[in-house]
Order: sequence, then C-alpha cells, then structure tokens
Amino acid sequence: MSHTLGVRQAQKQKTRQSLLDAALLLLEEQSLSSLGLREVTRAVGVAPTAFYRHFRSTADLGVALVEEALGSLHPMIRTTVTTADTSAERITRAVELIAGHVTAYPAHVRFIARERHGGVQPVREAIREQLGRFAEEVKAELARDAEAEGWSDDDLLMLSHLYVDQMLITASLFLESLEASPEERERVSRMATRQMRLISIGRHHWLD
Amino acid sequence: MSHTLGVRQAQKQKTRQSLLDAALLLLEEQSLSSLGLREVTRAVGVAPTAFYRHFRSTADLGVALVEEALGSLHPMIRTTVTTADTSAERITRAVELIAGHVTAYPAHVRFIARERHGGVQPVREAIREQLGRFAEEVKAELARDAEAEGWSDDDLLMLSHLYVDQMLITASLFLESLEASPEERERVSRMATRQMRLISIGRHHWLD
DNA sequence: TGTACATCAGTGAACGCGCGTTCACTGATGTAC
DNA sequence: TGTACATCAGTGAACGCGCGTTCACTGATGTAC
Repeated sequence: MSHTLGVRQAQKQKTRQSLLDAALLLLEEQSLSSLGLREVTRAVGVAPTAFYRHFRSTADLGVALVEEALGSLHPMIRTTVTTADTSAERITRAVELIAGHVTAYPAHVRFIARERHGGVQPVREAIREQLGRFAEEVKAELARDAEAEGWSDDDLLMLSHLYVDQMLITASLFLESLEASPEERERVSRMATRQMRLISIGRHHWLD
Repeated sequence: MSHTLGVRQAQKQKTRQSLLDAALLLLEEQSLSSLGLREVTRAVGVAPTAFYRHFRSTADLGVALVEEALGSLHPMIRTTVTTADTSAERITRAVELIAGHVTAYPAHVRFIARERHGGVQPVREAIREQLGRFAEEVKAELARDAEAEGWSDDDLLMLSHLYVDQMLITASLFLESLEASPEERERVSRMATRQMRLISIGRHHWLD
C-alpha cells in the first residue's frame, strides 16, 4: 500500500509525537516562554540534539501544539454552537459538552488559555488565526439559523466572537474547578449556563 | 512631619519601584515564568543581590505587579459599570473609557491578560482574587440599579462576572490594535460596543 | 533475491554563557545620649 | 549641636549548574540495479 509509511518515517513521527506529549505535560506548570529544549528531550529520553530533527525551536513546537490543541477543540465548538439557542435543555447540553471536553483534554485547554496572551509571538499569532477561523465557522452556522434573519454580517461576526470567547472563559473556569469539589464544579456549571442564556436572550431581542 | 519617610526608606522605595518598572517593560515580550532576576537588576543598574532586599523571587515581584496593575484598573471598572446600561451613548462612553485606559497603561493590561492564565501559580491566584473582588463590587453596583429588582444574588454575580470578563476581552483586543491602523481600532471599538449592547439587552429581558 | 551505495534520525562530546543564590563587606543613614 | 554605635540597602566575588547550539559520528533503513 502506497500510503503506508516506511519504518524510518513511522519512527520519526513517533518521536515527534513523544516530544509534543512531553512538552504539553511540562507546560502544565510553566509557560512556553520558559520551556527548555533540554527539558523536553530529557523527558522523552532522547539526546538534546534530536530535537532539531523535528523543530527549529520551542516556539516552533508551540505552533505545532496549537494545531493539535485546536484540532481537538474544533468539533466541540461546532457542536456547542449548533446546540446553542435559548431552549434551556440545549444550553445545558452545550455546557456539559464543554465540561466533558475539558475533562478529556485538560492539558490542551490549559495550553491554549495560557498561550493565547502568552509571551511567544508566533504562538499567539497561530492561536489568534485559529480562533478567528472558528469565529467564521460559528458565524456561518449562525447564519443558517432562522433567527439570523435581518442580521448584518458584522452583527453575526460580533455574536460569533462573543460565543467563542464565552466558550473559552467557560472552559478555563472548568479547568480551574477540575481539582475542586463537585459542588464547586456544579456552581461553575450553573453560572456558565446562565451566562449563555443571557447572551441567547440578548440575541433574541437584538432586532427589537 | 511624622508621615515623611527617612532618606533611607525613600531611596529603598525608589529602587523597588525601578525594579517593578523594569520588570513590567521586560514582560512586554515574555512571560513571568521566564523572567530572570538578573535581567531585571541589569535593566535597573543595581547588583543582582540587591533584588533580594525587595523581593524573595520573581514570582513575589509578580504578585506586587498584580496589586499595582489592578489598582490602576480599579477606577476604570467602577466607572465602566456605573455607565453600562442599554442607552447607546453610555455604552459608547464605557468602551471609550476602556480604550483610553489601555492606551494609558498598555503594559499593565498586557501583564494581567498574560499572567491571568500564566505559568506562575501565586500570581494567577492573586489575579483571580482581585478579579473576584471586582466582580463583587460590580455586583454591588448593579444591585443599586432599579433594573436589578427581582434579580437573585446568584444572577447578579453571574452578570457581574460576565461584565468583568467582557471588559478584559475588550481591553486585550484594544491592546492588540494599539500598533494597528485607526480603521482596525475603530472596528474593534464597534464590535466591543455591540457585544456590550447585546449583553445589556439580555439583561433587560432576563426576567421576561 | 542479493549487493553496493545513499539517506538520515538519533548520538555524544564540547563550547561558551547567563542563571540563582551564598557570603562577608561597605558606607551612608538613623538613633541614643 | 556633637559623638559613638546600630542599622541596613546595595556591593562584588564566587559557586555550581543547566542552557542552546555546533559538529562529526553511527548504524539502521531505503533504493537502484
């Protein structure tokens, strides 16, 4: 089969993924701008110089992590939006979806929240671009809804950015509550649900 | 006068402030978790060991910067909230206030946005606590308004967190637009204004 | 299938450098009388 | 006001350490015939 990678390519991919995984783990307790190349290779168990076979620098690795992390966020955001109207159960389901994603990929979510405004310019730029794309997709999704009748393009984009930002805020609140009590998690959940509801109400009456 | 500091105390305060100022400048292009003690003292022009006369570590300096930065944000948030009702001109004025604050204190705003989810735990904690206090104050402010009639305590807190988060998002968007064209700044301004309006509309119809 | 050569992911030694922290110090400022 | 002693912000040398990057290398995998 022509699409099957050779042994050499397959091994290289495996090492690359190990470097990404190790970096993500190390980034739970520090920012990318202080992550050392030697730290990462040490964690994987390869020589420091092996790093250069895969990435130019830790900033370059950071950009690769953005693709990985937002690739995993992608389906979540789409589903959340399609589900986000005023009906109470649907909003509840969307918030549960976010909570589930944070539980499944806490390190990815933390990485994006941390580096979105972090100290490494190319990584910030990569996140900005990807979130911009998300907002565009959300906009397209919203435009399909009957409620979007009479909305200007700018207003749809304004609302989609509001949704995307609100999702990230909610995700980061869930992240903080991961080690907290179930009561605390419930509190976060209820607050996020009500905030989404308020935004949905604003959406309903936007053209009044 | 008993409140006048001695020469020694005054000089110490001056050096301390120089360290804070230099750190804030260096933090425009990196995160706190990679800021070096020697970098800071070199920028000020004192010996590395002088640092320890003022702070235990760079994390400790970071906590001091949180106080300074959010002290300067404090008046802005109060004024913004008192002005934030549905009336279009009032919202416009609030957004202009945020824009003005970002122009006046860009480094402080960047620091808070960056370290809110950054890699240094005590600093994250300090920011979280201060923003929590802000939300409480905003809540008290909202409760004073006639529109708050019939609102539960939880709902008021939910709304005040929404406002605080929205202000930070807006501030960080203005920050990114600082070096951009006046058209871009205008675009950011219009979007932020409309998002605030949508939230205000949701607020009006919350109890429907 | 077998052979001879090319490729290239990962190695390991070596480098110069800046880091955080310790320590005993200096000399200006503060204080007691 | 003057003197004698205490305080303490800032100094400078020294330390051991981990960093990013270079370089020539090795040996398994890939390829051409």
